[in-house]
Formats: sequence, structure tokens, C-alpha cells
Amino acid sequence: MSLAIVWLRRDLRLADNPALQAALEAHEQVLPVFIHAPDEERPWASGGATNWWLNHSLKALAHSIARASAALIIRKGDSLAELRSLVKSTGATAVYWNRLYEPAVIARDKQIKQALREDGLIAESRNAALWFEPWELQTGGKEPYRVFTPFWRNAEDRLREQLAQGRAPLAAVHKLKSPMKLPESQALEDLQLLPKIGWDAHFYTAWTPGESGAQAQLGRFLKAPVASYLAQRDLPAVDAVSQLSPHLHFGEISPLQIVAAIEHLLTENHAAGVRKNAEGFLRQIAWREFGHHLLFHFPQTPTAPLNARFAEFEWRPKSAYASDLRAWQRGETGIPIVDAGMRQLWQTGWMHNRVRMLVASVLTKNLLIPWIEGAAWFWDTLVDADLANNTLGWQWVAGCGADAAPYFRIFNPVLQGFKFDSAGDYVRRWVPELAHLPPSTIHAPWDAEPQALEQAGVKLGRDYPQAIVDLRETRARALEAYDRVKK
DNA sequence: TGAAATGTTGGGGCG
DNA sequence: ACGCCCCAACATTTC
Repeated sequence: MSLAIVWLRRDLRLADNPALQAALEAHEQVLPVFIHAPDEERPWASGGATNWWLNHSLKALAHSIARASAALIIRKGDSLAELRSLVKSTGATAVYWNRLYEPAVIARDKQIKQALREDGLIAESRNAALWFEPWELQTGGKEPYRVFTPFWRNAEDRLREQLAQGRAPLAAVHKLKSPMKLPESQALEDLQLLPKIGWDAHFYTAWTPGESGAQAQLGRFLKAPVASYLAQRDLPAVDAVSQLSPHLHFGEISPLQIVAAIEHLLTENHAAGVRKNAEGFLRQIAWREFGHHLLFHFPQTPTAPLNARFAEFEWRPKSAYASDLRAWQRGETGIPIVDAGMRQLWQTGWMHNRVRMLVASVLTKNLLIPWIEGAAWFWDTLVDADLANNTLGWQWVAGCGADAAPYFRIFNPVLQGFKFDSAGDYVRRWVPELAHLPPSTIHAPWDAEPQALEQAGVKLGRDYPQAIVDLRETRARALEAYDRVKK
């Protein structure tokens, strides 16, 4: 009986899992294994919120593996040492896994693959996380893409071609044959993934980690919101986006499954505009793909600007910005939609994308705080924290990355508030102290008549902070600072 | 996947 | 009837 180890990492699903499929095709028995090895991912070991997610995703995965008559083996420590110990105790002859794209992880996996092969084992990796491997797409000049639109044009064409030729997600696995005598496994609790302070209370009502939670979320999105995606995806008060990001990060669902589900929907629903809206949604999934492309080809970008000129940028010194950073993190900047976003993040581990752009613009441009600080905060607090997406997003806003917002594009959170949260519902939900302000002043309470503020039970500086910056002055200051980089 | 300043146009009030 | 001015509405440019 030949036995293969399936080394699960961030591909926590039984459907459309190429490594699992490869193991099943070539071996009689498979042993699914998860190894917790945060030291090997430094400096980007998963943060507090993603650890919470990982805990619950592993729990869900262990259940579905149990339903398939097998068991998930959990280990912690050195990945190679644990794999070797498992090989030794089970007599496994092969190890399969799906690829990841963070620089530290790529280096580790390469080393492990070589070491296992030198041990005389089969060691193979597959693509489970992307439509295309980062090295499969290149510009006409054989360079990696740095601009999204041509990247997407190419990717979309090739994706359509491949779908037409029958590329489709792999079927779900319902039955696994594991060895009779199972190797030792840690209990999930031994990984100590849950936060010690009770900061995750709201996470439980907001999310259902795991493969079936991911499918439910996709189903909910396809049932209605996708049809009006383009018109509503920028409205943070409306439940109009897929919220699949944490599920995608942990590989509970694959981009291929998503595009297949969309294609299926379009064969059934011919309503005008649905196709356009669905394509708009796929375009957003493609931003994730683009982020991975960039991270792979420019592995220094999690800590260094892609545009080298920005290495010189004069951010404020830490001693000057420390208290502003704290106010931003806590959602106490006195700018309503910014505070709403930061509090949504803290309470649910997630923030609407439109609002992410706003809070990031305020941090980097109005406050002149290095984008790295924002990225670090997001890394620890987002349940969907993902190195590729986080790096792309922050460098995009800061203006120093690929296809970046031009340096002069500075969001005005008040105007954005009126435009995308015109009734003020989003602010009202997350900043309840402003709940009684009318839509006309809720995004700029400092402009409200004193009497109107009093009527709404708000005294600035007492019930809600005075804004920590003047948006007009700091906009001008940012333009000057960015102008110096340009020269 | 901006915002603000500046320029242009055209309707209406008014002498 | 006409010219003048104001100013909203829209367009263009600049940052």
C-alpha cells in the first residue's frame, strides 16, 4: 500500500484541491497534515485576526476530513523535521502540497522539496490559489506586468480560452483512505491561535470560516448582490460585496471555483446587465491575482517601495506621528468615515474596500505616516490579511507601487462620505455617538451649527474627538512632500 | 479606484 | 430690445 502525505497550508478545502487530487490518483492512502510553523514565515507570520480565522478553519477542515473517514494530523515546529518524522512513522513515499507565493515561504518550500527528494521521496507542488502562475503571464516585452489593465486583458483572454477548452474545478473529495495506525497529532488548542484578550467576540457573528462557510458566502453573493455589483460595490453601508477575501486567503475556495460558479450563473440568468456586473466582480478577483503576480516578481515590496524614488520620501518621524497613529488605529481621528472604518476593522476583522482606500489615504497623505505602519496594523487586525493584497493596496494608495494612484490623487474623506455614504448609515452604525446627526453634517460635524450639534447630543471634544488634522492644510502639505519626490 | 481651481456657457433678472 | 451681470452647471486644467 503506498501512502502520500498531503501537506495542507492555505488550501484548506477538499474540493478543487490539486495536491490532494494528485495524491489520490497516485497512491492508495493519503494522510492530510497541517504543520504550524510561524517562525518560517517571518517577518510575515500571520497576525492576530488571521490566527483566529486559521483556528476555526482548521476546526472545520478537521470535521470534513473526519466525515470523509480520515483524520487531519496537526503538528507544530519545523516543517521539514515534522514531515520527515511523519514519513518515518508512516512509511509514506510521497509528499504533495499547493504553492504559496510569499518570498520567505517560497524559499522554505524550495528547500523542503529538495531535501525530501534527496531522501528518495516524491515531492510535488501544484497551483491551487491562482488562475495563472505568476510566471505564466508576461508583457509583450517579456517583462512582468506593472499595470493592472493590460495584465487583466491578457489574463481574461487566456482564462476564457481555457474555460472553453474545459478547464474546470476538481470535484470535491468525499472519501479518504488513511492508514490504520495514525501518527501522533497535536490538539488544535495546542497551537494557541486564539487571542488572549476577548477582542474577537464580534468575529463569531460576522464570519463562518471553513469550506462550507465559503460556499455559503459565495451562494449568498450570487443569489442577488452580484447583479447590482457595479452600482453598489462602493457603498459601504450596503451588503453588496462578496466578502470572500478571508476564505480566499486560506484557500477555502479557489478563484477557479468562483469563475466557474459565475459562468454557471450566466448560463441560467440572461437578465440584461448581469454579465457586465459579474465581469466587474471578476475584475476585482483579478486584483488579487495581480497582487500575487507582483509579490512574486518584486519580492522586496512588502517592505520597500516598488518605485525606488519613494525610498527618499520624507514621512514624518515616528516621534511626531506616534499619537496620530494611535488615534487612527483606535478610530478616534475625529473624521467620521475614517473612524467608522477603523472601528469596523477592529470589531469585525474586516473593512469595506472603499473605506480601506480612504483610511489609507488619510494615513499616508493627510497624516504623512509611512504606509508600512498602516500595512502592519492591517496585517494584525484583518481576517483577510494577505501579504500580496496588503502590499499592493498600500503601495497603490501611497502612490509608490505598481499602477499606483498618482501622487496628487488625495481622497477627501468628507466628499467621499457624502458620495458613497450619502445617508450616513455607515457612520451611524460604527460611530454611534454621531447617530443623531443628519446626513448633511454627519461626515463633517465641525461644519454643523452649534445648535444642531447640541440637538444631536454631540459636543466635539467631549462626545466625539475634534478632527486631529485640517484636511485642507494637510492636503497641501502632502502635495508639497510628494512634489519633492517627483523632482 | 480624486479634488480643487479655473474656464466656459447659457438662462434669467434687471436697468 | 438689448447689454450687463450673476451664477449655476458643466468642462477643462492643474495639483
